[in-house]
Amino acid sequence: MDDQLSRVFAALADPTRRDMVARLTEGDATVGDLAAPYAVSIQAVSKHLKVLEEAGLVTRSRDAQRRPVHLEAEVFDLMTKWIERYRQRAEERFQRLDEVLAQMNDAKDATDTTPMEGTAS
Amino acid sequence: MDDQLSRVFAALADPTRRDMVARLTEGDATVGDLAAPYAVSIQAVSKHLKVLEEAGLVTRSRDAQRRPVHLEAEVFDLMTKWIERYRQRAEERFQRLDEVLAQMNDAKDATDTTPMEGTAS
DNA sequence: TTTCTCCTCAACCGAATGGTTGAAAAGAGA
DNA sequence: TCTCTTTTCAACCATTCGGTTGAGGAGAAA
Repeated sequence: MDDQLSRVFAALADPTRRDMVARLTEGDATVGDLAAPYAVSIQAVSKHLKVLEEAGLVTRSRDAQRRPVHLEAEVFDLMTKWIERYRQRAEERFQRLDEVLAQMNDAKDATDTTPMEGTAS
Repeated sequence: MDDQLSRVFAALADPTRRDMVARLTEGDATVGDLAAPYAVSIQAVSKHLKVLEEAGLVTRSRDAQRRPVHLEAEVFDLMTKWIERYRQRAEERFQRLDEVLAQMNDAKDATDTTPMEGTAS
């Protein structure tokens, strides 16, 4: 796992980390704040934050001993771009498939009016 | 990792699997077809496909010994929904922050015309 | 039936992941 | 200074992950 897109997807594959991101949309928070709702040690939360930081999803500043965590929403665009690109491609293909099926139906309708006896499957 | 959203993110965290998904937008393919471009064993590719299947990203049918793989693009919506929900929230917050900053600026501009001496921070 | 092709299952391996506990760095405050 | 709070670092552990090789199942084809 070397590229950023992989790191972002991997970071969000964990429910705890997704919840942290969700909560950070409401505003910056300290490690302690973020850790409070979870039944894990603060060290574990610190590790999760490191993963989010390495993915570029959050940044941390400094306030005395505290390390406020800030969400970097721009990284979401990376994912959205990837997803939309291929979703679009897939949908275009379905579109073409629909057209082919429609054409096949038209052709069938046309022959239905002048059925070729003895050649039906 | 139990919920589908986690499985989808985890599945796409691997570059090889993302590439497979990308190629499947061009049309269904067999395991052998999919494996061809990669420098790994076919068994490894088979494992990747299992991960994609368990995430609901692909389905497999049957054609003699072959197992054609088909992309299920609807699952993309799961991710897009999650991402857009929180991106929107984050953007709304930035919006509010911008407004607050603008207001502060307005207030500052107003007081600048009638400066309050001795009370400046 | 025997053989060949396509694919999966099973067992194994090294590296990474998500958790723990204990120690310590960095500051604020007594 | 000593203490308290916040956070990270280090070492460890169990589990998962991505890969391997070897065996075998399911069909087509000889």
